[in-house]
Amino acid sequence: MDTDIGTSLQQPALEAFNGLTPDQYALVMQKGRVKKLQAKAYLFHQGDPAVNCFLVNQGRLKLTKLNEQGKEAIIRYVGPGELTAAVAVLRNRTYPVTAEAAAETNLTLWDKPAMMDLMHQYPDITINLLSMALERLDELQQRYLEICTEQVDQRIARSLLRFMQRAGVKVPHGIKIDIPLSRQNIADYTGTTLFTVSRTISRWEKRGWVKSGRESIIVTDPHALVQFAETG
Amino acid sequence: MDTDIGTSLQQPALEAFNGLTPDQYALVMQKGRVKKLQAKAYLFHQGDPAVNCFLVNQGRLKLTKLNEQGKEAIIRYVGPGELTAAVAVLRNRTYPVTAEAAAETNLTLWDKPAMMDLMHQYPDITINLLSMALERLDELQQRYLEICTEQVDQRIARSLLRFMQRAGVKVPHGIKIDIPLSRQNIADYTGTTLFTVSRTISRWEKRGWVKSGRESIIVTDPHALVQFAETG
DNA sequence: CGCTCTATTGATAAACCTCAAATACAGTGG
DNA sequence: CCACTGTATTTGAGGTTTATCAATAGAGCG
Repeated sequence: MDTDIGTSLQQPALEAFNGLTPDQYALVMQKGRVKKLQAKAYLFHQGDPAVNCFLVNQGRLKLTKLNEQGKEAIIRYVGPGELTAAVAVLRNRTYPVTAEAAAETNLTLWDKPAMMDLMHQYPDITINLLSMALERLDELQQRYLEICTEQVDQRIARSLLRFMQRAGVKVPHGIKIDIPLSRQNIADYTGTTLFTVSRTISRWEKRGWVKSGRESIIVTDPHALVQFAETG
Repeated sequence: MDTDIGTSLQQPALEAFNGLTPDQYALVMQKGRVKKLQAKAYLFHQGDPAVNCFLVNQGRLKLTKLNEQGKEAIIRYVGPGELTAAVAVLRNRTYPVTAEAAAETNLTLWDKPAMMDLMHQYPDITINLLSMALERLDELQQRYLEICTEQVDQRIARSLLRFMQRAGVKVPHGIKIDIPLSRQNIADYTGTTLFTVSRTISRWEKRGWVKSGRESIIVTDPHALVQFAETG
């Protein structure tokens, strides 16, 4: 685990188009269409026929999955520079998740044929996509390990740290997570209930590890959280 | 979920090399080296520098991940025709998981440079790898949803069904899972303890849904299991 | 100010884990 | 073939974690 937290925040990697010249990049972006989403608007639903691939320019998407009984798990948040729904487009499937704007969001999208063209024209894109998919696989495996082996409060600690690294901004007395996160969201992300999350975060607030408000969390003592995440 | 279980078992997909002519395929295989593993032998450990990419010809690999406290989660079993460790080779990382032979296993391996050459020479391979990575991501997302939202016995049911579909062979009164699976293995796969697994399977055995022995499970009533997995 | 949505907190119950002990099983060597 | 050994499995008792439910408080918005 990274012990030097808070120094290397937010590195919006436009990894999918790495290796392209600026001209090529401009061309690729021209081929896409732009779209805006209000907060809480849905982009697509799990089970919809997959038609587009999306790049987040600004804002953030929340990807969730529902089971038969209607219970929900948050798979991940997609931030600026990140791509989503390549899965479905490539394997000719319906979308395996639901995408909702967590805040006002700004996208570029390509339809299936366009995406296929790009991949054939610029093989680097395919390699980048593969690399990104493997990266996500790795992250999800890590989270799977955590949820299998650790108890709730440890998992919550890890989640906050993860959010902090991916969406942290410096504020006077700590690092603020720049995603509107309700207790329910954190619960859906860690596989617990909003009650347990609330109790846990209250406890940490009393210890001075975090400061929290309505749908907002500031981590004030990252090292304490890291320590707790690793040793319980 | 697939309701017509037991008819479409075991389809060893050599997906990585789809689209190659037989000649090309032969060439690719020639460039790899062959290796044999006894049951329980380790192929590589989490954290080892990644040097090779592996294709399982016969047998099965068990991929696991350990946390800081030494607790283990089984990420997946890799069967004939499936590839593993492409992650690490591509992203220039150490192996993110540990690979152990679950039974006597027979592999073909390529080192990093060879793998890179292949990907450049046959772009189809890159696309296939991407497709496979996305497929696994999808599967893991599904399992993540399950572990987040369902309780232990439901998850055990789903796991048995998953194993059955991937490694099931027909026997007189049901479908046998052709992997040596201890209670502990099932527990590590579903995120519970061997005791809970044991109790659960005993219950199902009394109901006639499964028949089990030492490290062996035969599913005798798949539909009952499916029903249970979906409704609890 | 009233309405709605989010968060807190407590009491209670359920699910599940931990630990201990007994039993079953497979393989080995006599 | 049998006894022996090491592992896997079963089962029970008891405790912990966490979910569930209910009631209350706070925040934001028109």
